[in-house]
Amino acid sequence: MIDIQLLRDKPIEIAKAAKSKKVDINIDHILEIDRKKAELNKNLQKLQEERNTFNKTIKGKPTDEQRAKGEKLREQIEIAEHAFKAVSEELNQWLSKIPNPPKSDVKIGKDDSQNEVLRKWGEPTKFDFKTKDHLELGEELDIIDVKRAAEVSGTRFGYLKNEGALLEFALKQFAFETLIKEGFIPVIPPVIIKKEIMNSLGYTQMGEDENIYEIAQDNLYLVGTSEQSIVPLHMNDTLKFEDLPLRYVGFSSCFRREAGSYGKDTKGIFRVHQFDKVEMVSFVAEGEDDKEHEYLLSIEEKLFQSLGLPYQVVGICSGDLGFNAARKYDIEVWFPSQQKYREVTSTSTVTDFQSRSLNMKYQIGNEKKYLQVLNGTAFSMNRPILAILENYQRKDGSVEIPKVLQKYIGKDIISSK
RNA sequence: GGAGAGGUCGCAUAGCGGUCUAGUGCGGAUGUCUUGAAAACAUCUGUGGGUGCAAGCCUACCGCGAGUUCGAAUCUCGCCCUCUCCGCCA
Repeated sequence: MIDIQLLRDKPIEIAKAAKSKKVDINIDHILEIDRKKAELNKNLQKLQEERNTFNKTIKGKPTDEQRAKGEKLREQIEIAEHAFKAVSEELNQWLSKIPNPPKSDVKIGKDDSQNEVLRKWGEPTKFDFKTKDHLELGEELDIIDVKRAAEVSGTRFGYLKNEGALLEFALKQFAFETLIKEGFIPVIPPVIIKKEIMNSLGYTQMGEDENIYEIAQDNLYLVGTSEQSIVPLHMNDTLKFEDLPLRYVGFSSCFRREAGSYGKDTKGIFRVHQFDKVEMVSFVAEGEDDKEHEYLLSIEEKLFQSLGLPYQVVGICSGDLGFNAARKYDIEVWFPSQQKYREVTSTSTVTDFQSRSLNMKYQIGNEKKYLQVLNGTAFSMNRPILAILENYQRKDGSVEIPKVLQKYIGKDIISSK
């Protein structure tokens, strides 16, 4: 949720920021509603004061006259209350449609074609033989099965088997060990959350709710990404300034309907409805989130460097930013079969946008302020596994396991059974 | 799934239609006393909104939302959550 005070102070800037995210808002209309709300509030309070004062004059049984006056006051208050509530609700509806403004260093752009490559690491892997894509490799090595998954669950599902399953656990373990050393608190969060929480997080605006699986019977949602249940771990909390930054590393399954992505990445298990994720979430003090954002990005880079996978870092432009993000960096890893860099991680600062609706604060001295919240992917499964298969494949169809993962799997080569 | 109990100002508790402007204890802050500390004593100690230069004043909030009433923490209904017992189950 946007800060209403910010909207009052800098209406033009906020409108411009929203526009850069392709959201049109009628600021004048919203400010008008805001003024109306204040007015109705004053009126309501005056009536309430009158009632309170009047009620104090009654001792014991009221006379008919007093009863009549009280009743009249009640009716007036009821009317004033309804008017006030209606306007408040209207205001909230408008406010909930205003996206988090991009940070000033975010490039203005209309869509992902205007994202910016900030740097590259490594060189695209070269082969002196005809390479295979992740699905061919996966099927030949008996570590990926999409055919049976399609029969059991439908399209965009997959089985990871044998070393495929072990690779996931290896990546998870490697990420956890790395991040725990950095002071992150390990956590396994719920994957089902209440609708109201999802709304507060700002994931249901801008049509993003099409991608959410709903459990209608119980009014619940399946999480689309791990931070959706990690961030609310501190809802309604006031943390101590001394305890910041507070960092978590979580592991959970994520679920996405992938509506609107028909025909995109249909081969194999690059884009699936269900996947596991190791995710980082940071809570930091005001003014610290820029530094923290770079820190999370540096960890992501370190992880992919350890795997020896060539990648590029991409700065996401305003038009491609999500509703709640103020800045976002992606890491894209080289996929030889596609001759392209493809997204494997994403880190965002959502500033205080979620803290306001989830009431997450920290206390410094006597002052309470909203927490700045950031998230970043460590490993979002399947994709790093697929990148390893493709980049580490050998002429005979076997796949070398990256050095840092070998100890978790107990071998250095995946070969056909 | 069935039966029951309960959610009160950081924590613990009182309150069961007007005296609640929510009491008390603990914790916390400040001050007095003291060389310093402890103890004792005194004062203060929730959140949002409005108004004011400020002290303050007003208003809402007793899990959330509706309702009854001149008047609701207190009564009624719905929802959420916690606990106990039974059943089922990893």
